[in-house]
Amino acid sequence: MLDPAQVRDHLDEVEVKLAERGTHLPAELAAIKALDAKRRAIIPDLEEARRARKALGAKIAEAKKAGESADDLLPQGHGFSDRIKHQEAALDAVEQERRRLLLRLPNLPHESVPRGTGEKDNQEVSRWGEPRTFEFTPKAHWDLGPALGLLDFERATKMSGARFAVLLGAGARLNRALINFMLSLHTQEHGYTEVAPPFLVNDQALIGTGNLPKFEADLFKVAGDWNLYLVPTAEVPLANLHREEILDGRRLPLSYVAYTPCFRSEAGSYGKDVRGLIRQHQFEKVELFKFTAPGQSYDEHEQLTRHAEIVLEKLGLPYRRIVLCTGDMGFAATKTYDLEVWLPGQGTYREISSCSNTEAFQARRAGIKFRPDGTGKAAFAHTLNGSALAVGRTLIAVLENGQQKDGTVVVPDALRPFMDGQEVIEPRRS
RNA sequence: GGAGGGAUGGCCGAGCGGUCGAAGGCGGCGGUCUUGAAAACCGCUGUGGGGGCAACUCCACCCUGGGUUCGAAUCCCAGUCCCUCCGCCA
Repeated sequence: MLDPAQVRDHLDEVEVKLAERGTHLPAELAAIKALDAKRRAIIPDLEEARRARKALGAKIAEAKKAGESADDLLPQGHGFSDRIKHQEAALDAVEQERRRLLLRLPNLPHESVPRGTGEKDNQEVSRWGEPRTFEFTPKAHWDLGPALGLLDFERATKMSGARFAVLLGAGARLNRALINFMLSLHTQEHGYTEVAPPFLVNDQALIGTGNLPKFEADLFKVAGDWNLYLVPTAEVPLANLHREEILDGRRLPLSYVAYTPCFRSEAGSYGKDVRGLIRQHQFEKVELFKFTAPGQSYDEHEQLTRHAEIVLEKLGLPYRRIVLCTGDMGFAATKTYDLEVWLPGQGTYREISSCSNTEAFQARRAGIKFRPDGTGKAAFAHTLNGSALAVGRTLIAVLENGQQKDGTVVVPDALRPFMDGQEVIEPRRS
């Protein structure tokens, strides 16, 4: 959520920044400002009424204490409480509407973010690794995987439908190895605390991260009378780990890593990436998440992105880092780096990680504060998230980059301890 | 699924209609004492919002939401969560 005071006091600036990311809501912004003014007008009246009520109560109590009758002190009718109830209801309505509008406004881009209207305006920041030259035509994973018996799309369709896949044999093992490799790396070498969170979360958690109320169509909701959704990313449970808490500033940043499956409806992506494992309703991801003080969040964002890059480097997968332009960023982000891995079978770089700073956007929605020195006034923390990495996409990158002329796949060195020492993936026999 | 019990400040725990934002203890902070520390003693010590340069002041908050009342932490209703017992179950 945007800072309400910012909307009130710097409306023009907010409008410009929202426009930069393609959001034009002048009416909503004006409405928020008007509601804020209304709220500030109601409060003094309400407080005065409550003060008067309190004073009367004290008088009656005193009279009773003195053994006198308080009958003549009692107010006529209910005018008193009715007035307060009226004002309370009015205030409540104003605050609710104000919050409802605020929850639908995206975050504002950071000044270091390039302006632009879409993907074409994203900027490459850096590149690592040299795409391998093949002495044969490399296959895409949707051919390679099924040929090796690792990946089965047809059978997944029978039990679940389109955009699902089954991993088999060394494919399933590779998947598991990647998860363990990533978790071990981040916990042992990058200082993250491992978390195994719930895979179902309630609506409040999703409001906290910015997935609700605006993007309900992207989510899978649990059937029946449950206020629960399948997690679209581990970012949701991780961000809510410290919901409604005041953290000790001396212990910041807090760094967490979690593996979870992720579930997305992919509404609005019909016809896009229909082949292979790129865009599935269910995928797996190892997610990094940090709670930081405001002054440190951009440094930490760079570091967190580095931690994701190191996964690719250890696996020997060429990639590039992109900074998303204002028009291509997600709802909650002020700045986002995407990492794109080289996929030789498709001759292109594809997104494999997205690392964002949301500043206080999620913290404000989820009530996550901190005290700088452990004492004093609490302020909203900043939160960062990043995939490190998307497991399915890493799996296909390993397959496509490691494939050999005879159809087998070389397992990257770093992964072998997690693959029970297996060095080469050969066609599955059983 | 059935039957009970509970939710109060950082923690423990009293309060069960009238200045209660809330006793007491622990913890934390400051002081006295001490060469230093401990112990002992004294004082301070919740959060959010509004107003004032400030000393300060006002309002709200005792799980959440309704209700009763001049007045609710205390009474009533609904919900959430936790605990115990029985049943079922990976």
